[in-house]
Amino acid sequence: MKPKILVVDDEKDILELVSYNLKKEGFETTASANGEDALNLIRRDTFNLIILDLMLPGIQGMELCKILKSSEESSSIPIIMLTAKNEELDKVLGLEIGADDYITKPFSPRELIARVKAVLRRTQEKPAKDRVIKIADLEINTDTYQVKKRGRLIKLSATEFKLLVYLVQRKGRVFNRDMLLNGVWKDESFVEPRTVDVHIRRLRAQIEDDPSAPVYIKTRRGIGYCVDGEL
Amino acid sequence: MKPKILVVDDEKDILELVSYNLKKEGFETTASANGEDALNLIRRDTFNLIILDLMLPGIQGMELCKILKSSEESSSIPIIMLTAKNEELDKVLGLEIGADDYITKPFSPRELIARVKAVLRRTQEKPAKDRVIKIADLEINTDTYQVKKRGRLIKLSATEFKLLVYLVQRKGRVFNRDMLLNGVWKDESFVEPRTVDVHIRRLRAQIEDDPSAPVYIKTRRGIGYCVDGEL
DNA sequence: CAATCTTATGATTAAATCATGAAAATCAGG
DNA sequence: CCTGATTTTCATGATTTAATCATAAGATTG
Repeated sequence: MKPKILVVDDEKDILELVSYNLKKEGFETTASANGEDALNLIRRDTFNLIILDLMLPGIQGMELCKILKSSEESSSIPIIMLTAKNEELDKVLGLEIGADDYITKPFSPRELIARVKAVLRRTQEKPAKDRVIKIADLEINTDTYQVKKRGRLIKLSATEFKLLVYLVQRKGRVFNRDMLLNGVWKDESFVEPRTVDVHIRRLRAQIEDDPSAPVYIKTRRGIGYCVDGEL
Repeated sequence: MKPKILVVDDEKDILELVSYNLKKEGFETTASANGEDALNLIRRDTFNLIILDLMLPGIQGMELCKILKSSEESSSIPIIMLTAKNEELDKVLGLEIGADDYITKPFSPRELIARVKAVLRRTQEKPAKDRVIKIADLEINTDTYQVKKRGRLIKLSATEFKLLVYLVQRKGRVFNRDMLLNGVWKDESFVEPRTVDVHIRRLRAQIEDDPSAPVYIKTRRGIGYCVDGEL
């Protein structure tokens, strides 16, 4: 019962690199160099996961992702986007259009495998990933990037939003600053761990009734931050 | 407990720069100026990570990487490649031959540290089952940093928690104070061995029913402390 | 059953960590 | 290329936690 993974990329090197590493890990892979072929393959076969380059000729990766996510039969197939490092905006977009995760090029095989496994684990455990997360008085919409508190809209910056979603989706677990930088900031930047404090503060200032007695984001002194698992 | 890192580079400056920064972050480093020495060191000692210059005289870095990755006993050691900026193609190659990440020269110390930590975190991530440790009436969750005793939550400080986890994960073994300082306090902190007593006491006060007749953490007079192997 | 260890305890001091305000750097859109 | 917004860094003060020390209590040994 090897999971079947479709890899879509126009660069032959990347295609091979990805396929090689996935096979080595025991996955079954199919390769496609463009979006049209990919669509046909998906119609004919069922895949457990699709790894998709954002920048494809013809049907753009983004377009393909949208098509797949909007169609009933394919919307449940998880998608990992591959993006070039400086397509910064696309990162957000990649998730907005429904991708389940993304990896920035160049990437290490280990990161690739780790993310593939993580996504497969997530999607196999929970049938559908919630687009709207509700926690206490908060309502977080990962489609529209909006956060509402008791119905009132809260405006968060991109980083604040990602940080909040990251913590909420993993509520209960405590993360130290390095872990958060790794998870939320990814490998794009090398930021001082202390910077996390500032974002936590800004987040609290906006979502907490009383930032000095936070309900959502707790400080675990000497360890890091977490969203209470009880919420 | 300190991760051991082998740094291989023929440029003395780089070697020192890297070693210095790693040590400052609490890593233990060994330096090697060429591939042959590196191989010998790896055979004799076990490293948690290898930082490898792509361009080495003698055994090329790439070659060394391939050798290490193809051998059973060394293939699990993660490798970070150092590459000159314009060896663009080699980046991909570096990963193809099994490296786990790479850093382009010149690099900032911060980037170095961030990548080293990221790779170590990825490779040392414990499987999910080990994240909750159960011992007698205690339930220790290393994700949430929570300890429960017969279902009731116990609030431990960061040091207390680490000390408990350290002992429990090695139950049966007796540690003297210096060993505990080394293992739990990690970085080269200059702490009085007697300080351990105080932490043991505080830990007992919270997890033992009767701290004067401890069940979990036993005192081995003249030797040190241990968690009973029978639990 | 002292004498002499070693460990436990309580109180005090020291240190590490976090929150905060503000400035500098960076980014995105016009 | 400018402008406002966001992000990052830095410095400082508050707070919690940790480290130390003095002393009490408890073992061990001859």
